[in-house]
Amino acid sequence: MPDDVDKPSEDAVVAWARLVRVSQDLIAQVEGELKAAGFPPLSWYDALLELRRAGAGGLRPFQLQSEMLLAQYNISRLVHRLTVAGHIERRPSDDDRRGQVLRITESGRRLLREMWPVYRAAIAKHFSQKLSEREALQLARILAKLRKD
Amino acid sequence: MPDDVDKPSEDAVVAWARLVRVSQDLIAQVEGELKAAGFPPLSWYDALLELRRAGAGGLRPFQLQSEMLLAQYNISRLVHRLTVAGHIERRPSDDDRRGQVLRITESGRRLLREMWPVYRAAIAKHFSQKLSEREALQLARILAKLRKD
DNA sequence: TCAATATTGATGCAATTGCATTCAGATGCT
DNA sequence: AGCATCTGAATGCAATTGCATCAATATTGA
Repeated sequence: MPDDVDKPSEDAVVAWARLVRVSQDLIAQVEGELKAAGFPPLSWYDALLELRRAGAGGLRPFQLQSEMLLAQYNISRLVHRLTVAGHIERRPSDDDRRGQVLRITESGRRLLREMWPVYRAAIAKHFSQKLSEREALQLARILAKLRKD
Repeated sequence: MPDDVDKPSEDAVVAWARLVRVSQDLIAQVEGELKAAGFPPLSWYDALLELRRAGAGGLRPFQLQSEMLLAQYNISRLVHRLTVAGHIERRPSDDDRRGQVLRITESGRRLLREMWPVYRAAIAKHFSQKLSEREALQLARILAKLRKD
């Protein structure tokens, strides 16, 4: 092992700095468009999307956590808010009495449908219109390599 | 103009979703390493770095804001914390009596020096070691295209 | 078996952030 | 000059997040 494994190249540091700045700014801009349209935060959309994907079986909170890569307490609170808002329902889990099973409600599905056109337009405006198709694919490929193992 | 300018391609949506998840997770991991080493958040590092770059002239808060792409009130509070911690000093601006000029102190410079080895190692571990040099360059180039105009 | 350990999920409290507003001073317009 | 408007910065209050911890159940292993 080389003795400078912990020293990223100059170029890598530039890429890192840019990733931090640009990604945070883009996310803030897209979130801003959703908020301006009267919608809840992206995290609500993400969670509901995962639950819609999960289908009838629903998801346990800890599964949602590993999908969304949020801290446990943030999932706990997000789930609480979504439940209060009526977008998901929680039932006790059959096979683990500590746990619950979360399922999206019709209200949650409706929210996804309503948010999507606004979200999609925001992604286009702030993200995809600035890239070629080829660049989008390159970016996706590189980000996949960066994903937590 | 095509009538679907607001509809990103499938691939673009995948790239977007990955950008949101991966960048937020990476940043959290790197921040976590800094915190674990007893250091303040990345925003402190970023601000101090900008101020060190700015040199003897210092920066006005609104300049720092446009560099860091943070909300005005967040800059105001970050500046306050950095001042209390002794890492920067604020002087009234000569040419605009509403404003201040911020300059990094020796304590701030020391913090940058101390944080860098830890920060650098975290960037290596979570970011640059997962990419080739070529990929880091590609990423930097693509992110530059996404930057706010 | 049953004690030690690990996992699931919630929560009190402190710190941070978002939002709206405020204040002071600069700038523009007539 | 005088008034309207804009810009730079701070802040009260509410919402969110982070941290530490807790309670309940599951799992492991001697």
